[in-house]
Amino acid sequence: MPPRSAHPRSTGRVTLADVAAIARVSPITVSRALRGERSVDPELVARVKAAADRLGYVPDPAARALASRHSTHVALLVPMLSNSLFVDLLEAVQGALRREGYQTLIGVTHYDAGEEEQLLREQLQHRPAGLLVTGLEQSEGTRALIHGSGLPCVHLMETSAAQGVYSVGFSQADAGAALTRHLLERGHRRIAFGAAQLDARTLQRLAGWRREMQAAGLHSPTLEWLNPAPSSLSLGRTMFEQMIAQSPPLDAIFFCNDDLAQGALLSALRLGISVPERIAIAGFNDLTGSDQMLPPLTTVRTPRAEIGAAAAVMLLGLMRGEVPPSACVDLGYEVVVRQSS
Amino acid sequence: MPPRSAHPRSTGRVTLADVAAIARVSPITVSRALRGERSVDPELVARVKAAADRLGYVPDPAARALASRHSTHVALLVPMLSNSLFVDLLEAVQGALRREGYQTLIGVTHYDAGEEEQLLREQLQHRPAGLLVTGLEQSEGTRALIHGSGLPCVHLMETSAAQGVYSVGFSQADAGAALTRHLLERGHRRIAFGAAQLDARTLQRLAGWRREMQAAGLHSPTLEWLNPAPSSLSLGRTMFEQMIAQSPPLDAIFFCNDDLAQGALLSALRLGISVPERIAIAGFNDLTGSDQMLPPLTTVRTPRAEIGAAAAVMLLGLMRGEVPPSACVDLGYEVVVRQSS
DNA sequence: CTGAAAGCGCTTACAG
DNA sequence: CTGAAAGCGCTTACAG
Repeated sequence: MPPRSAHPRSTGRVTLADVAAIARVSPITVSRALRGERSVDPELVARVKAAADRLGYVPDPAARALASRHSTHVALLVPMLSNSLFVDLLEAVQGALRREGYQTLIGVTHYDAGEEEQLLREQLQHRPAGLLVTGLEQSEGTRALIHGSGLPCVHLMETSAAQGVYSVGFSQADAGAALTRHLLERGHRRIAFGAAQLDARTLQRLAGWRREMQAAGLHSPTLEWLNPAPSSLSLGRTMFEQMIAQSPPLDAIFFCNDDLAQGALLSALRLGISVPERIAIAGFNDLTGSDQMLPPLTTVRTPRAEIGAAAAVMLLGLMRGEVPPSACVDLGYEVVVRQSS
Repeated sequence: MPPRSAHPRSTGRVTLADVAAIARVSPITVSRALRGERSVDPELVARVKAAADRLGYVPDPAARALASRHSTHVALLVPMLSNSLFVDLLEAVQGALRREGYQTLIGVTHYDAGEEEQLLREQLQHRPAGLLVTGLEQSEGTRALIHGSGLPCVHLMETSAAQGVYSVGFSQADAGAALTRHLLERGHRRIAFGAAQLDARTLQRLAGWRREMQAAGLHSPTLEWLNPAPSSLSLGRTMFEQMIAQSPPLDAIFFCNDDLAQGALLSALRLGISVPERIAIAGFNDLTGSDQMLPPLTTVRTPRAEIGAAAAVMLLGLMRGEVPPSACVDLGYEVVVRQSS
């Protein structure tokens, strides 16, 4: 079969015009029918869809983006994929968006506000139809870019009651407080907070821990072990080795992320320190392997897959111009008590 | 400042035409100058670049894609991000491509050939400028899509000597053989191979193990423990519990991936089975945490970040129409002997 | 080495 | 509810 068109620059692609010719309507009607604009005669819609199916027509994203000023891309900004939390988030987002014909543009910020801004700038050049951003704390520049773009934007992992801000997540502070209460109920008094990275969400968990410790009259600044280095198993080991030597001795450690807690657990095994008898250990996020540790790790299960999916659904609605039922969706968390506490 | 143009549909964006007006040349000359086409007077190039800088001009990817038939996207297909191996690969690819102005379109296939094909089909609609595909084994349909697209394509993680195939990786079979030799040299005889997922690369490692075991006259089908379920710590535990009960007893287990081996190590700890005295354990890929295990895990370090970066560089060259110095880049591997063997 | 014209494949904005 | 015209912002292909 020869190409449908003899134009020298024809790409061989099936175009709107081809569909229009078959359906015997104008190209613009095809465009409207296929995009589901109402105000097209249902009979024509059917004719157009049949023609499109027959020809295997697929809209050209570039042409669509150029004409409409919006691509079928959605920009997603996450801090770090080495934390599997964000892999789960990403997969859920990507799955939900893909079903609706959107491609996810992934930017990994490495917890760097400047890099986040630069990535967003680059992503905006592709004229995404919407934005998905981890957390609520952005640089001035990033905020200006988001606002200036006029694009719908949903924030992930935290919740915000602020006007005009869309968010899907849970209260990191409350989750931190809940785990702390669990440790207090177990009878632990000297409960340290071990944190790395020190990003916004970690600091909120810290605030939750502080709140409960102060309420119990047990807070002391010497119980706060804050390390700005990236979170990892080996950092957990290092921190544990320092913390276990503290005097008076600690009863328990609440690590801000499971990888630190896993490293601590392995270190305790190595040093012959019994957990939870000598010291209790708890983590956060319920990452892979935490249930396999020795002893299995007490932690907080966070619904990142659900957050990703719900945020994608909310964004999809916003991109269609709908008003979401709620601008702030709280998906909660769950304290998972295992043997390490 | 008012918008530069009174056109009702102007986007407010700085365009080629704006730069051309300032530089006092035609738009097509601006296009050529900025894309680095030679056959533009160096003096004009300088004038154009100065004008572009002054205006903060950024080319519109959609317009460029529509006119040129190629976007600034590169499609990347990986099996699974829950294996941190592919996160490392992805980050390296994305970093290298981003520096040259390309956006990475990530498709996660979940080790499913049908999903891989569907993802590629969707990605091709965005007219990527190049393709990066994990492994050499694709479905007929995927191969047809790759070939039919006419796009440059580089395969990752494995090496192929086939004509017209570009690949960056290492010999999975040789790496499997090397680790097996190490275990043999340690004096182990009954060395089992424990595998999950059973993807192409795992089976190549299996082949390497088999080769060495047969050469040593020690191979037996009963030493092959092959489980098609996804690789994970908990599966490693389950497999280990079965394998340790085998009789006559095993001397060593070579797991096809570190997560299985980590699960096995934790299981051994739980059961009070001493490693490597009672049984040696080795893994593959040197994933996060393997050096923190008890005992630290013997494994094979694989250069995935280097593979990602080198593949991106090769693809960048191919997209410029260059012929790469070598169509097949072997980046090797390294047996990392720790205490578990 | 440079440019005027045409075109990539859609959608917007305006009519009717 | 439907369409003819114009335009999105680039690059290709053809001249000179």
